[in-house]
Amino acid sequence: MIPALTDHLGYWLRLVSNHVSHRFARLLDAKGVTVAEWVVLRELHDVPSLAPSRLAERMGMTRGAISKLADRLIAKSLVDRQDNPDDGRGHSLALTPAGRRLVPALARLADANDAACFKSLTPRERASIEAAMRKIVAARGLKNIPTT
Amino acid sequence: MIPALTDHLGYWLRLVSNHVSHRFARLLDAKGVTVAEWVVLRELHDVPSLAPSRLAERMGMTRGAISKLADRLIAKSLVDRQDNPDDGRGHSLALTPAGRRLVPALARLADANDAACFKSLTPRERASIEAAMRKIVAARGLKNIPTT
DNA sequence: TCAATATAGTTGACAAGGAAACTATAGCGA
DNA sequence: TCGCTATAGTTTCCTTGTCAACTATATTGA
Repeated sequence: MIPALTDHLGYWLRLVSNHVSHRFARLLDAKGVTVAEWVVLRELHDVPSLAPSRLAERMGMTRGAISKLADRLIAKSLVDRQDNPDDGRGHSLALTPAGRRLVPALARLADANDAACFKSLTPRERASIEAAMRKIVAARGLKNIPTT
Repeated sequence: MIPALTDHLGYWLRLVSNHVSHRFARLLDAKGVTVAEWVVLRELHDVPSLAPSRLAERMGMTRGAISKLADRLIAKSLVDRQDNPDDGRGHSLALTPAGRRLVPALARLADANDAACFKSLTPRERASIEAAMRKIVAARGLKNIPTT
């Protein structure tokens, strides 16, 4: 007997995770930003600047993808790219003032999306799911995984 | 204060879900099949045939995507497309014998992937996560959600 | 009956990421 | 010191999805 798609926990995780991400993408769209762009803005918010390679590691994306993502954010004047004076190869990425100003509103959307998507779960359930996910992340040695 | 990315349950779900899907994709790659193609094969396995539109609904993809996905599966001789004799607009998709023969091996990969990814959880934990995901699916009226 | 509309499927333009090749610079070691 | 190798970033090509326009066929109702 062939197992059903729904027999796999991965199926349910993917179903819900994709829903949450798509819903968030629609919210962000009103601000003219994608999910990947939000993640970059959030990562850059707490640091003075970050090298594209470091960002790629943190986000689990290739350097090529980060290069293009940075291009798009620069085109939107949300991020600034500078040469690294200490290393002729390196760049550094940082928020522009406009990028920084945008972050709080995006964070509110992230909060709202999470709350709406998981409101049918009790706080206990939410906590135990987070704990389980963290356990998997630890057990499988995940750092960060591609968005796609 | 701006919430961290990790403050959202959606973040953890996405991290784990993407890892599980990517790992599965790598396993399937050895059989020359993508995750989306596996889903089509599995959907077609239990029915005599299915219209592309119905498949699009079940998989949460657009008709355009299904059209191209079917093209690829037909090129691999895993799926067959026929005109619907009752409706000049409609087609029907069905597994070829080769497609049907491939399914059990792919199903074993799906089982193995799920087992490996979630082995750090107890059966109780796995069951409660599935229940929580089903609750969200019900509460939010999800049918099926885009893969991407 | 037949025009208006709805549905099935395909196609083309575009988006966004991965892989690998490529350029430039750093840094190590004989 | 100089050549080898490693690292930083960019770019090109490929994949796979969406969206919207398009063709063809069905269906509906005045």
